[in-house]
This record gives sequence, C-alpha cells and structure tokens, in this order.
Amino acid sequence: MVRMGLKTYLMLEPGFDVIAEASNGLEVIERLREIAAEGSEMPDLILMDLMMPEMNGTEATRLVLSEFPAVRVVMLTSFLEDRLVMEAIEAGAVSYVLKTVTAEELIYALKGAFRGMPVMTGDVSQALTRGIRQRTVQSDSSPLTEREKEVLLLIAEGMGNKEIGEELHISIKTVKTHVSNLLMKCELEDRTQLAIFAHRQGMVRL
Amino acid sequence: MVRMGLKTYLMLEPGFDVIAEASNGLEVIERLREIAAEGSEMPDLILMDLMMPEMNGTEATRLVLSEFPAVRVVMLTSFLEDRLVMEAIEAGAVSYVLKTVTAEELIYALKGAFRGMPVMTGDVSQALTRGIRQRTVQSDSSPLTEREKEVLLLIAEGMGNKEIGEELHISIKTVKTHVSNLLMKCELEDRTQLAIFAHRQGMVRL
DNA sequence: GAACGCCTCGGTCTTAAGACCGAGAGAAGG
DNA sequence: CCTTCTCTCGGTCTTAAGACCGAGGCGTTC
Repeated sequence: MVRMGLKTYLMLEPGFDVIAEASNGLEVIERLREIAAEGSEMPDLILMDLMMPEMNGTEATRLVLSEFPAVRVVMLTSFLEDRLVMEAIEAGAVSYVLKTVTAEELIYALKGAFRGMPVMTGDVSQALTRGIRQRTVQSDSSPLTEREKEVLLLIAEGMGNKEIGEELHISIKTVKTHVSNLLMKCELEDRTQLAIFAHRQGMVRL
Repeated sequence: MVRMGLKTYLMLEPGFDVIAEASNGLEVIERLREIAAEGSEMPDLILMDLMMPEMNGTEATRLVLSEFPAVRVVMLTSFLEDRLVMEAIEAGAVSYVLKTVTAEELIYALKGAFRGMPVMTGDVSQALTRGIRQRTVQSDSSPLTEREKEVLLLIAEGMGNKEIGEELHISIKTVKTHVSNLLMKCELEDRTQLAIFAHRQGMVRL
C-alpha cells in the first residue's frame, strides 16, 4: 500500500522517475540483475523498506551494495530501534528515514541521498548515537556469545534463573554465571535492566 | 509523505474519491465542520493515522464520532501495540490497519469499513484479543491507581525499589507495597515481568 | 459518623538474585 | 603442546525482592 502510494506520488514529482519496484529483498536483487542484463540505465536510488518478507531490508542492502556499489540505498521504515538503525547504516544505507516524515522532507532526503549526503531527522540521529554508544561499550568488553544471547532472550521473556536452567538443560549455577557475564558486558545492574535492554534493542518481538 | 502517496493512489482507484485531508486530529474536526457548514457531501470514510502531532488518532476518532456519528473511521498506523489497538477500537474505529498491508488489502478493508464491517489481519486481531484478555484480568482486580502507574513506569526504566523511593519521596516500604499490588493486579511474578509488561503495552516510549 | 479506597509506613521472613571465589572439559588456533 | 575461549558447575555470602502481617491519615461518598 505504502509502496503504491509512494510510487504514484514520486512519479508526479519533477526530477524523479520510478523505474522498478519489488516486494521483498530477493526481488530487489532480481530486478537489478534484469536491468543490468538488458543494458538499461541503472537506478540512482533504492528506497528500501526495513521489514519485508523473505529477506529484510538490511540484508538486501548488504547484498545490493556488494553487487552494485554505485546505487544509493535509503532505508524507509516505521520502526525506530537503536539496533535496526545501526545495522542499516552499517549495511551501507545512506539515510534512514521514518515513514512519519512529510513529503517535502522525503524529497529533500532523497535529493541528499542522490549526492551521497545522509539526511537524518532528530529522532533517527539520536537512535544512531545511542546505538553507537552501546556498540562501543559492547566492543570494550567483547560481544555476547550465543549462549549469553539465549539467556538474555529468556530473561527478556520474564523467566527466572530456575526456569531458564530447565529450558536450556543446565544448572542454575550456570545460568547465574551467564547472567553475571551479561550484566558485566552490557554494563547493567540487574536482570530487569537486561530485559528492558533487549526490548529496546529490538531483540524481542512479541 | 504516506498521506500524499495514499491520496494520489486512492484518487486513481475507481469508486474512491479523496475530498479532504488533514495533518492532525484538530484539523480533521475543522475540515468536517467546514464541509458540514457549506452543505457539501460528508465523507463516507476517514483514514486516520494513530500517531499525529497536536491530537492523536484515538482522541480524534472519539471526537469525530461524537460530533459526526455517521462517518466510518479506519485507523491506519505502523504500530502494533496491544493497548493502542484496544483504545482505537474502543474509540469507535471500524478497522485497525497496519501500513504494511498491500494496496489490495487496504482497498478490501476500506470497502468493508464502508459497510461497517471490520476487516482485520491476523496480527491485529491477535493484538486485540490479547488486549481484551489483559483488560478483563485488570478489571477483575480493579485498574491501576495513579501512584501505581508511576511506580510501574519507574520499574520499566530499570530502577530499583530504593531509587524509586527516592524519586517519589516515599519510603522503600511503600514502594514495596505498590510493587506487590502491581504484581497482584497484573497477575505477574516479579518486577522484570512488570517491566516487560509495561513495554509491551506501549506505556514506555524511549 | 461510617465505610471505602488510596497512600503511607513498620516489622518479619523466605527466597531469588547477584558477586566473588575457584575449576574442569572441550574446541579452536597459534 | 600450549593458550584462549566458551560452557559448564560448585560453594559461600550479601543484599534486594517480595509475601504476609498490621496500621494510621486522608479524602470521598453514602
């Protein structure tokens, strides 16, 4: 729905032309290869939605840029999660734009992206700086291991140490060790803050 | 941006006509009064965004329906929070549609809404049933008091009982009492689950 | 005045949480 | 072979959390 509306709107905007569209990340790659194969003009910009079936926008961006480094990818999405913003930029997106922007702001951001200039609203830049800050504190004390992520997820579900131990088939002592390591690595004080942390990061969905 | 695109798209759809638009809840009321004053034909449907400056979609819906009961309001938004869905339906919205729907699904939902038939995708109906379930368990044990909501918010920020007591200028004992009451009313087991609960409900933003 | 709900606070008690200590097994890499 | 990392587990200890008991002040309502 958003894509259809966006397309019809952009077509009316002078200087813009919509030459292709896709409903998920895999289709994006396919379209680009088709266009490249038939020798047509490649798109200057790709407006990428973050949440897509099959392949999400971040993975798609990474793939697209590895194969077609010349295109500019603008991430367009509804969600403002620190981790998501981080990953999108890391994957190579020029800008990260929320769907709540006005038409004028979008046009401005697209024109900026065409020149390779990131244009970010205040919300996004805040999320980005928060993400970077958390990233650096994480890299200070090494990233989380797989097991620790599992434990963190279960904490974020509201489970106690005993339940987590039963769920993962390990003793309570081991769970406590993981929790202590998580608290140290994330620089937090208790499991409640860990649960909040996980939710803010967008690690938990429903 | 979304509104512009949506407008241009719906104008092209046979059977649909966009007769007005507004950028926030207050403007919606103004437009409707203008239309009513000049004796023009009233809109059949209102596509309402949930997150708007000045006045949000839920309040606007309540106001619109109290003044113009004949119109059908369709809530169109990016956020899927149990509480938000609940409140929107409670305010009188016929349908609650996510912006991730396809153009076809939107048209289908709008045609349904025109006849007063709610059309909901699986995600939304799940959120709604969860919201209703939580609402009923809350009404069983009375709703939360203002003070309890304050404490819950601080718990959801990751604070300990001692910090909360200092923040609210009350003793730790009192905080514990509130926490115990919160756990009983929400039917949860510890403060971590309370924090998760608050976040899922959409009580905490950033 | 009596009843009720809300906020406040106290004591006691049990238990989960977390810190700090050490340590063995196994896999990966120099 | 040795080191390093990860996962595992044990003991001890301190403290925060939460349950359960009671209770006084305060405002509203009947």
